[in-house]
Amino acid sequence: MPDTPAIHGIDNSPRGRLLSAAAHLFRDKGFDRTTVRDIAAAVGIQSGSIFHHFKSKEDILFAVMEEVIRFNTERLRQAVADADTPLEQLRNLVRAELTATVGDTREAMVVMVAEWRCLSEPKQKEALALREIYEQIWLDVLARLHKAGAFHADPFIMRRLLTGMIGWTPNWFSTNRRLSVEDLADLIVDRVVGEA
Amino acid sequence: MPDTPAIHGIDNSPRGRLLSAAAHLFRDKGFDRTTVRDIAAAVGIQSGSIFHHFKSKEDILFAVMEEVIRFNTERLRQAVADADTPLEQLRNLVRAELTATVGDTREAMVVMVAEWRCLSEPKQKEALALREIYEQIWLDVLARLHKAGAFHADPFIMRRLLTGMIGWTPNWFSTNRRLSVEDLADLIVDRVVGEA
DNA sequence: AGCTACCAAGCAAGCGCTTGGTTTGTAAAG
DNA sequence: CTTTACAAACCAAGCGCTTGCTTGGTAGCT
Repeated sequence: MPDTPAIHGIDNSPRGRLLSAAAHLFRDKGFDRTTVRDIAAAVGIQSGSIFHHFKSKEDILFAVMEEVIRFNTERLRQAVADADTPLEQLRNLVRAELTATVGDTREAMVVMVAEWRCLSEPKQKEALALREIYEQIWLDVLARLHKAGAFHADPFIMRRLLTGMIGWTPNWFSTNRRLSVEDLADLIVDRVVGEA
Repeated sequence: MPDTPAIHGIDNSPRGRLLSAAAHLFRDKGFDRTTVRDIAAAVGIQSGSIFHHFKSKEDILFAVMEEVIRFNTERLRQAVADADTPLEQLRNLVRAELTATVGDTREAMVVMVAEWRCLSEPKQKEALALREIYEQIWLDVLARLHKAGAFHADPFIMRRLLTGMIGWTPNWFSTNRRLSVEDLADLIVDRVVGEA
């Protein structure tokens, strides 16, 4: 019964422990290369017992995504609420998404972008609806900045570039190094509002 | 015998046609969800016949990656050679990688980043050696720009941010739209050297 | 009594890959 | 111009294994 570190926003009920373990494995080996036997072993039960908590392997993946997106949407909301100016709101958003991506929900965030196509189409649509709420928070802040003249480019495209920059960080950024999340956030904000 | 559009840099020998079809399928469904029977059907042969050309399914994936990285490394070399100033070299690099990523080698490029972990560790190391040559071209140009004072941030980190921005484009950029590859390249270059 | 959480066993389907043999294209030998 | 030789390209069949998931039953808590 080896246990995996929990993911922020997921409780430690039997179901929650399964989700954390699954997120960890999905991130390490990918959804397809992770067997239900792997997940079961990670929490110390038999493989068949998993289907008492989830009706399919795909449902586990979906649950991981749903939990992480709900949790981080709330985090974005707080980030915006905690700032006064649009520029500070952007800085807080970048920090929040960075924290989600390389910090406390790292595994689940990576899984969400990497294993998206492993969901059936109906589930993809469900997840997409949640993502759109998340994205709208970004777009609102960027539109406000754009209107204020902080940058010239299309806010939609700017968000795409930001998604790319932040989404790639798990592949290179390391906590316990000289570059902090805050410094990196400032660096990324500068890519949006000028100052090379 | 449905045939898939060829990928730039891959000939149309039996082996080459197999590679193009595989890249297409890997990109659509992922490596694990693509069966050798799928690949065989795409070029109109029996599944067992594949192993006359490749000794394993993994070898097909590796061959796709090797071909695309070799082809695009040469493209980067040309991009640098075709420009006079470091700034124009950077612009050409961004254009080249964008063309590779959303243009003529799109499928194979997406596969390379998405299915990396499907390679065994020895094959990963082999591929990594090729990638490092590719990356060095970028780092040289960025270091030159940095020395010239075109931007303040660490060139290594700047490359990571660029990798993210460009690597994410397949998820949203569409040819035959108002935004051209050249315009997007300029926009990305501005993220490096200032001018918001 | 009834619920949640689990086990032990195994089934049907799909997978990568092997095997032994047949076709097809090419080119030197008669 | 035909014959022989040979390799590359492919087929038909199927083996052995792993996979997601099912089934029927049990333990323990309330």
